[in-house]
Amino acid sequence: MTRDEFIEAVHEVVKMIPSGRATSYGLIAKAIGCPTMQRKVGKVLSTTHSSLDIPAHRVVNSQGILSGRAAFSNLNEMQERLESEGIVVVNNKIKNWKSVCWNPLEEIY
DNA sequence: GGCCTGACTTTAG
DNA sequence: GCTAAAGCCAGGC
Repeated sequence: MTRDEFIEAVHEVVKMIPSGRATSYGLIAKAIGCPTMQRKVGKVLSTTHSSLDIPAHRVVNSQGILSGRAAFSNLNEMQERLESEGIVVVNNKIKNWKSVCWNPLEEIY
Protein backbone atom coordinates (compact mmCIF):
# COMPACT_ATOMS: atom_id res chain seq x y z
CA MET A 1 0.00 0.00 0.00
CA THR A 2 1.41 3.39 -0.98
CA ARG A 3 1.23 6.49 1.21
CA ASP A 4 -1.45 8.01 -0.99
CA GLU A 5 -3.58 4.89 -0.74
CA PHE A 6 -3.08 4.90 3.01
CA ILE A 7 -4.24 8.50 3.25
CA GLU A 8 -7.22 7.76 1.06
CA ALA A 9 -8.15 4.74 3.16
CA VAL A 10 -7.98 6.83 6.33
CA HIS A 11 -10.34 9.37 4.79
CA GLU A 12 -12.82 6.68 3.82
CA VAL A 13 -12.92 5.17 7.30
CA VAL A 14 -13.22 8.52 9.07
CA LYS A 15 -16.07 9.57 6.79
CA MET A 16 -17.87 6.36 7.76
CA ILE A 17 -17.99 7.27 11.44
CA PRO A 18 -21.67 7.74 12.35
CA SER A 19 -22.78 10.86 14.19
CA GLY A 20 -22.72 10.52 17.94
CA ARG A 21 -19.94 7.95 17.83
CA ALA A 22 -16.13 8.10 17.79
CA THR A 23 -13.18 5.83 17.10
CA SER A 24 -9.46 5.67 17.77
CA TYR A 25 -6.32 5.98 15.66
CA GLY A 26 -5.36 2.40 16.36
CA LEU A 27 -8.73 1.03 15.26
CA ILE A 28 -8.58 3.01 12.02
CA ALA A 29 -5.06 1.81 11.34
CA LYS A 30 -6.16 -1.75 11.97
CA ALA A 31 -9.22 -1.36 9.78
CA ILE A 32 -7.13 -0.38 6.76
CA GLY A 33 -4.63 -3.18 7.31
CA CYS A 34 -1.79 -1.21 8.90
CA PRO A 35 -2.09 -1.76 12.66
CA THR A 36 1.33 -0.22 13.28
CA MET A 37 0.57 3.08 11.58
CA GLN A 38 -1.46 4.79 14.31
CA ARG A 39 0.91 7.76 14.31
CA LYS A 40 0.58 8.14 10.58
CA VAL A 41 -3.18 8.21 10.96
CA GLY A 42 -2.78 11.17 13.28
CA LYS A 43 -0.43 12.80 10.82
CA VAL A 44 -2.93 12.40 8.01
CA LEU A 45 -5.73 13.86 10.10
CA SER A 46 -3.59 16.83 11.10
CA THR A 47 -3.37 17.74 7.42
CA THR A 48 -7.04 17.07 6.71
CA HIS A 49 -8.87 18.22 9.86
CA SER A 50 -9.73 21.46 8.07
CA SER A 51 -11.63 19.50 5.40
CA LEU A 52 -15.30 19.57 6.31
CA ASP A 53 -15.73 16.19 4.62
CA ILE A 54 -13.55 14.60 7.29
CA PRO A 55 -15.05 14.57 10.81
CA ALA A 56 -11.63 14.35 12.44
CA HIS A 57 -13.07 15.43 15.78
CA ARG A 58 -14.60 11.95 16.07
CA VAL A 59 -11.14 10.43 16.14
CA VAL A 60 -9.44 10.16 19.53
CA ASN A 61 -6.81 7.96 21.14
CA SER A 62 -7.45 4.49 22.52
CA GLN A 63 -8.68 5.85 25.85
CA GLY A 64 -11.21 8.26 24.40
CA ILE A 65 -9.02 11.25 25.20
CA LEU A 66 -9.09 14.25 22.83
CA SER A 67 -5.38 14.20 22.21
CA GLY A 68 -5.81 15.89 18.85
CA ARG A 69 -7.61 19.00 20.02
CA ALA A 70 -4.37 21.00 19.69
CA ALA A 71 -4.58 20.68 15.91
CA PHE A 72 -7.81 22.67 15.85
CA SER A 73 -7.86 26.44 15.81
CA ASN A 74 -9.83 26.48 19.07
CA LEU A 75 -8.86 23.99 21.74
CA ASN A 76 -12.54 23.71 22.67
CA GLU A 77 -13.80 23.29 19.12
CA MET A 78 -13.26 19.54 19.08
CA GLN A 79 -15.09 19.06 22.36
CA GLU A 80 -17.92 21.37 21.34
CA ARG A 81 -18.46 19.49 18.09
CA LEU A 82 -18.57 16.17 19.93
CA GLU A 83 -21.01 17.50 22.51
CA SER A 84 -23.22 18.91 19.79
CA GLU A 85 -23.49 15.36 18.44
CA GLY A 86 -24.50 13.95 21.80
CA ILE A 87 -21.09 12.80 22.99
CA VAL A 88 -20.35 13.82 26.58
CA VAL A 89 -16.82 15.09 27.12
CA VAL A 90 -15.31 15.62 30.57
CA ASN A 91 -11.82 16.96 31.15
CA ASN A 92 -10.85 16.42 27.48
CA LYS A 93 -12.00 12.83 27.73
CA ILE A 94 -15.10 11.15 26.30
CA LYS A 95 -17.52 10.05 28.98
CA ASN A 96 -18.71 6.44 28.70
CA TRP A 97 -16.13 5.87 25.96
CA LYS A 98 -16.78 2.15 25.99
CA SER A 99 -20.26 2.60 24.57
CA VAL A 100 -19.41 5.58 22.34
CA CYS A 101 -16.49 3.77 20.74
CA TRP A 102 -17.19 2.75 17.14
CA ASN A 103 -15.21 -0.15 15.71
CA PRO A 104 -14.63 0.17 11.92
CA LEU A 105 -13.75 -3.51 11.72
CA GLU A 106 -17.35 -4.38 12.52
CA GLU A 107 -18.70 -2.08 9.82
CA ILE A 108 -16.35 -2.63 6.89
CA TYR A 109 -17.12 -5.81 4.98
C1' DG B 1 22.81 8.24 6.41
C1' DG B 2 21.77 9.62 11.49
C1' DC B 3 18.83 12.01 14.82
C1' DC B 4 14.56 14.04 16.45
C1' DT B 5 9.67 14.72 16.45
C1' DG B 6 4.84 13.42 16.31
C1' DA B 7 -3.54 13.91 16.94
C1' DC B 8 -0.41 6.56 19.01
C1' DT B 9 -0.55 1.93 21.75
C1' DT B 10 0.72 -1.37 25.06
C1' DT B 11 3.00 -3.17 28.90
C1' DA B 12 5.21 -2.50 33.21
C1' DG B 13 6.16 -0.41 37.74
C1' DG C 1 -3.78 8.44 38.43
C1' DC C 2 1.58 8.93 36.87
C1' DT C 3 6.08 8.09 34.03
C1' DA C 4 9.17 5.06 31.04
C1' DA C 5 10.23 2.30 27.34
C1' DA C 6 9.73 -0.08 23.10
C1' DG C 7 7.47 -0.41 18.62
C1' DC C 8 6.13 1.90 14.35
C1' DC C 9 7.21 5.14 10.03
C1' DA C 10 7.27 9.64 7.39
C1' DG C 11 9.41 14.19 7.22
C1' DG C 12 12.55 17.79 8.35
C1' DC C 13 17.41 19.09 9.30
